[in-house]
This record gives sequence, C-alpha cells and structure tokens, in this order.
Amino acid sequence: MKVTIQEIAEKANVSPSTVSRALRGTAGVSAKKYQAVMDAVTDLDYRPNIFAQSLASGQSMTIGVLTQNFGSPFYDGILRGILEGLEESNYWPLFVDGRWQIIIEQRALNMLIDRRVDGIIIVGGQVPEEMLHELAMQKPLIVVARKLKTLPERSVYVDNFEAAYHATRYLLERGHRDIAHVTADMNNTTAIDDILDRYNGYKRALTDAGIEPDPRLVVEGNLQQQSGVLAVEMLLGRGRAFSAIFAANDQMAFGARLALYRHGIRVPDDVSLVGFDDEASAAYMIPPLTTVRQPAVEMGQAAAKAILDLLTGNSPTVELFDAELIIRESVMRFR
Amino acid sequence: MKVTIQEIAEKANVSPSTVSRALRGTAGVSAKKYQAVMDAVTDLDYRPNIFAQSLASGQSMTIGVLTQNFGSPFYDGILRGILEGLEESNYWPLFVDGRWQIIIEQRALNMLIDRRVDGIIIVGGQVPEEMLHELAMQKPLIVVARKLKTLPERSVYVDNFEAAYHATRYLLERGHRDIAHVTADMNNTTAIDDILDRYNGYKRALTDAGIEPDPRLVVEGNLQQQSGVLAVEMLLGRGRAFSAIFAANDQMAFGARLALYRHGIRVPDDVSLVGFDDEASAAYMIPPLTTVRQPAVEMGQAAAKAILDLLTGNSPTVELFDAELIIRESVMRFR
DNA sequence: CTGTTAGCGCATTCAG
DNA sequence: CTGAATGCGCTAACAG
Repeated sequence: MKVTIQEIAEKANVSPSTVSRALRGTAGVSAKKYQAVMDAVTDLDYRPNIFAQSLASGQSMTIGVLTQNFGSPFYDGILRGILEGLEESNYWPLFVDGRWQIIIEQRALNMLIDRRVDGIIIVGGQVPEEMLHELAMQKPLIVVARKLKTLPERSVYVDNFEAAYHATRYLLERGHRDIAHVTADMNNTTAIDDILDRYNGYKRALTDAGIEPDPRLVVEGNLQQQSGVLAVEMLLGRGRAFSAIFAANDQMAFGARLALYRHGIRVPDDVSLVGFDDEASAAYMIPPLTTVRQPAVEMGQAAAKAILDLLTGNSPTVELFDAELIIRESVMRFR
Repeated sequence: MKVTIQEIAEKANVSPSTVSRALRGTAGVSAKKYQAVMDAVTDLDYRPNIFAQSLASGQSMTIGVLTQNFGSPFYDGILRGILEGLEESNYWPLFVDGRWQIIIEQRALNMLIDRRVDGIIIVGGQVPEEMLHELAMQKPLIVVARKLKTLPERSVYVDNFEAAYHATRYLLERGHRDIAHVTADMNNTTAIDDILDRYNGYKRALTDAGIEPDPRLVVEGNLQQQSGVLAVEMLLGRGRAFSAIFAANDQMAFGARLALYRHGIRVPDDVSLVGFDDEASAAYMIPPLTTVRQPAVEMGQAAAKAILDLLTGNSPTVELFDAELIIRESVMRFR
C-alpha cells in the first residue's frame, strides 16, 4: 500500500536518485538500470507520493479551475475543453465551484492558492478585475468567457457585441421592427460586461437600421429562467407592441417562452424569440430556439493551451472567438 | 510569498512545534503564546504548506468526488449537496469527471488515489461493482445515485422502482391504458440498474392494474435527448396506439416532445408525457413536464455526512430517499 | 551516467 | 505546557 522510492531502489539495485531520474526522465539513465527500475515499479505497484514530490520540487503540477456552476451546459463545455487541453500535459485540473457568489468565489480562489496550484483558469465569475489583475502578477492566470479590459492577452472570449448585433440584425432582416430585449440588471456589479455588450449590440443593430431604441422594449432579468417569465409579464404590462424578443441568454428565453405560452401567444406565429448560449435544451424547446452558440469546448482548449504556454514561459496565444447564430424555428418572417 | 512555520516561530518567540500545536489545536498552549502565534500568523500572512502537512501527517484532508458530467443538473444538485455537507468539516472535495466513459472513470479514480484522498464519493457511473467493492476495502467510500447490491450500507439512492411505479400509476389513474415507455438499452452494461428499476416499476404498475404490458409499447433509447426523438419515431412506426408516454429520464422526454411536435401530435391533448429527474428545463418545457424529482441536494448532503462518519470511525447512516412526483401540465385525463 | 548528501515545511515523538 | 530532535518521501545539487 505504501511502497516508497527507497524500496524500489533496493529491489532494482540502484540508488533512490536513479529511480527518481528514471521515472521522471530529468536526466539520462542507462538502459539496463532503467529497465530494472521499471520492472521493480510494476512488480511493487509503486505510486509516487504526490505530496513528497510537490514538497521537494516546489511544483504541484495542478491547474486550479474556478467555475461558477457545475450544472451549466455552457460552462460544462468549457470545462471539457480544459480537460482535453490539459490531457497531454502532466498537469491536472483542480475544479472549484464559485456558485456565482462572490464570497464563495474568493474562498475558492484562496483554497486554490493554498493548494499551491501552478496556474489558475477562471471561468466567468464576478471576482473584481483588480483582484484578478493582482493575482495575475503572482501566478499564471487565464480567464475564459469573460473579457478583462486590463488584461486582454489573458482572456479567452467571444465578441458578445458582435454576436448580439448579428442576432438582432437577423430579426430585422426578417422584417421585425419592434424587437424587445431581455437583459440583466447591471447593478449586479461586475462581470456583467458580456451582458452589457449584448445589450449594446442589440441597440447598435437597431440604430444602424434607422430604428430608435425604445426603452419600453427593454426589460431586466437576472439571467435565471424564472426572471424570463417576469420579464415578459412586465413587457406585456407596458402595452408596447412587439413582434420579437431577443433574450440575453437562453435561460431567460425559456422563461419568456413559458410566459408567452401562458398568455396564449404563439411562437413564432405571434412573436419570434431568440436566445443566447445554445444550451442543450434550446434545440428541444417547442419550437426549437434560435440562439447564439459560443464555441465553449474550443474556448476551454484555448485556455488550457494558454496556461500551458504561460507555464513554459512562452507568451500565451489567445484568440478572439466568433459566435455562431443557430437558426431554428422560433423565428418567423414578420408578416 | 513563502513564509514558513519557522519564521512565525521566531517572530512569536516560540518553537516551531508550539506554532504547530497552536495552529491545529492538537495540544494545549498557553494563552499568551497562543496569542503571539496568532499575531505573527496574521502579520506575516502565513499559509501552511499543504504538501508538507500531508506528508508529515499522512492525511490529505481531501475527499475525492467522481462524478459523470459536470453539465448535468441532477448531478449538479448532488455536488452542491456534497459541498454543503463538507462545509463544516476540514475536508475539501476534489472533483473529477468520468464523462460516463468507463476508461476515463478508472483513470480518474486512479488519479484520486494517487492524490491520496482520504475518502471517495462516487456519483453514478459505470465502474463495475466488484471494483468498487475492492476499493471500499481500502478507503472510506460512498456511492450516490446508484444502488450497490453488495454494499447497501454504502450507497445513497432513491427507490427507482417505487418512483416509476407511482409515475405510471398516476397515468393509470388519469384513465390512460395504453402507456408507452422509453427505457434505455440494457446492454450498455452496468449502472443501468436504476433504469431497469424504472422499467420494472412501470411494468408492475400495469400488471397491478390488470393490464398486460405490451412489448410494442416499449422502446429503447440511450438516455440522450436525440434518442427520445428516435424512440417516438419508432413507436409511431409500430402503429400501436398509445395515449401516454413515460420516459425513463427527462432528456429523452424532451426528445419525445420534439418528435410529437414535429408530427403535429399535441401534448397533452393527444398524448400525455411524463419524464424522470426533474431537470431544470422540465419546468419550462411547453407544456411544463410532469416528472419525478430525486432529492439531489439532500442525497449529496447525506453522502458527505456518511463519508465523514466513515472517516471518524462511526458507522455511516445512509437512508433510502423518496422521490417525488412533480405534477405539471403535460398530463391530461384521458377522455 | 550514478551514488551521496541535503533539504522541502510540517507533525510528532521524546524529554524535560 | 514546551523545545529539540526525527522523519514523512522525494528531488536536486554535489561530487565523482
């Protein structure tokens, strides 16, 4: 159960250091001894003690990954990408969940630091940018699915403005003029930059089409499904007619869909609906939801690659990813 | 950045051992020295080196958690429960993702063992029961959301048979006689016990109601959404009439819903639909899906509590959880 | 290429 | 209650 490097050294008739060298290939070892070591290792089922390794080497060979919600399909794609991107390396990801609560996030970050991770990947989240900036001075750090204004070369994300612009324009091209937008409460401090970008993309598309954005067509939710229901209720309450809704995320689009259903408003016959994120169930909404897909897996891979670059001293190569409009049946040409 | 116990010992004018004792409270320390130590700790922002701690103590103070899919709402609930259950303790969870692939699961398990976790919680998965049995001999181990026949006192789960029985009976009570069932391919080896239990619960409910189960009303999917679409296609292709569908999980129910929609079959007017798992989007399906909720968070908490019991030498207290039928608009009384 | 010698930072005996 | 001494298992200089 607890066989040490010492024992396999004895069994292989070499010194402990030679075993260490053979195992991690930090220096040449004669073929004969190498073989002897390997035999002993398999014979005794030797497992190096990670703590001793880390203590002696000063490296933990782990990458801390702070995510916000293990249950989110979008983030899950990113995590999968990170997993894949780290596969070939000798680093292992340490996942912690911030649950979108800034207190928990900070505690989780501290935990990662206490665990001496060699690098940190932050997926979304609300940790203030200054704090991340400071952290980046101490450790290799990459942020995914969130744009850092002061650290652009450390963030992997898509251009949300552009994506929202396209989504809105798609509706415009289909003849819609009165397009409502469900955004999120911007007072929820930071990290809502993405949502703000989407809002701005929406507005710009309108003005570019010669339409004056109407504040009565904009409602705020909190990114949860239930808030999408409320958003539509508010919208209907205002009495301002609209033929389409562009929601800043799919969750709220689902809620909106339900509210419309409850009011007997048909989708897409009466109102067209567009979401954002392409969550798994978007394709199974009735009718299937038109939405914007961010290349989650690819972004995760890019983040892993970037952190590995940082770790090996190379300058990381982060690219701006493009989002893709996924056209489904929830949009109909305005008659 | 790297302040050691030695330095704070000097600053506090005590020996390193006293610092250690003060910090972890393994033995009494005079109030005066205790205070001096604590002051030094905060002054120098001391962070104990976890590797040195673990190396010296032989404990890692971590619990390995093997899950199958970070993106699943149901599993996410369990993870949240585990997180909460471990909160008060000094243990920290180490999450690994098996991705429902037995090879990856085993590698992940090995990784946990290499990392010297003090205990293991397994969430679902397909690792063969014998292997788990063997593992349980070596380390504290708890399995959630999966029934181990040979280790019942180590598994936290709900009675799927019972739950499926109730769900089916609900349909029967609403006047349905021709109830189809979407199950999963049982050849996919292990861990499908739950699905099998659901299938058996369905059959038993029928026979108890004096109805002979009709194989033509049973189709197999693979638990993914897309397979629900195919399942309904097959069902329709068989030409055997039915007025309700009970799917073994929500994912397939979503797919089934979409297939019905494509065929112009209304839910619940023409066909009633029942799922299983109460995934987040079930409440936002059109119409909202009647389904079965397993108390995920509670199960996670119970698992955490049980592993903590195991760790402290107590015999774990695992209970059988009850599932709850969540009644929504997707079921209509058969006319 | 290889064995020997020192620690890595902390917990834990063992003597006081 | 406290300090000194020892070792956890491994890596990394250091000399050959």
